[in-house]
Amino acid sequence: MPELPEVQTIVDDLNKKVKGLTIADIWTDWPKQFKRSPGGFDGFKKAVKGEKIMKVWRLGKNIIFDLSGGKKILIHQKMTGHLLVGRWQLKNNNWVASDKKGLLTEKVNGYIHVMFWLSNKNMLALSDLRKFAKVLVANERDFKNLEDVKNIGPDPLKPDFDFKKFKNLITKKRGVIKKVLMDQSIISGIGNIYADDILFTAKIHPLKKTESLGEKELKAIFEAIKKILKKAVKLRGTSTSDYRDTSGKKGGYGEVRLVYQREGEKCSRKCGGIIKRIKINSRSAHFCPICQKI
DNA sequence: AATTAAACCTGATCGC
DNA sequence: TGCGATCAGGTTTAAT
Repeated sequence: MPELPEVQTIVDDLNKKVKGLTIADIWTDWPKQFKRSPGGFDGFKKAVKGEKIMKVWRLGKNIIFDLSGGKKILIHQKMTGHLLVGRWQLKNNNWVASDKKGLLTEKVNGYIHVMFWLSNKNMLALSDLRKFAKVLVANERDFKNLEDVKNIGPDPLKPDFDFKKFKNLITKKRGVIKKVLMDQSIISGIGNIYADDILFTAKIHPLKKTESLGEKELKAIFEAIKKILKKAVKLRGTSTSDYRDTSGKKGGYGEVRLVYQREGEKCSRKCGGIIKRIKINSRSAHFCPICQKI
């Protein structure tokens, strides 16, 4: 599922592939995806048609398109959504990839519910099996006041995200460390996959309370966040589920992931531990019971 | 106010 | 083989 590294990969791709292009038209078979946009899908279409994509950037797990008229498109891919660039034809209300042998013919890339026609005849598609993704447009003033924008915490890969800042954020929020790490209003971009691998790297039990963390432990988590996220960006994300890059290609982090979805496997530190899975706030948490003591 | 559960969704998997 | 139940989980919304 798209977290910081996956969203960054998509954003980097889009700046190469669609920056400078104009949105010619838009299609959807799922207008509900636009319910956060003023006027729904019709309002969205009217607002962005004919606008040029000036720049694409990332805000937490959100993808932001800066448009020529000052408006901005915000896309959150949620769990199974991912943006693809290519060419398709509509047949019986289903999109068929023009390249019959390419990656875009794979099932996971075929759940297309939103399509943008671009000025160079390429297309931008949102494939989203479970239809959780969100698409909206906002003008400059409204954009700043969006909940998605207002409540987003600092980005852990920005150079100004230093240990002092991190310590401040974590210690002022009481609760279970894994939950706090995934709270987008505290730090943005970390989801379930990377939270598990970060805590394993830092040798911290996911249920540990933030108020019980010492300076050394906090430092270890801080370093692990930077290390794991940077590595995952380099490997273009994790594709254990539906995530793909804009070509439809899998990311490489899943192959080297440390604990996420490795229940029952031996701990990579060769400590003799077997990776355990528990539920924290009704989602899975994976950890090594030997390396990560409470 | 703060915490928790349900809702949004559907393909894959499991038990019978 | 097939059917129903369960699970996956980011975020919003409803309920406690």
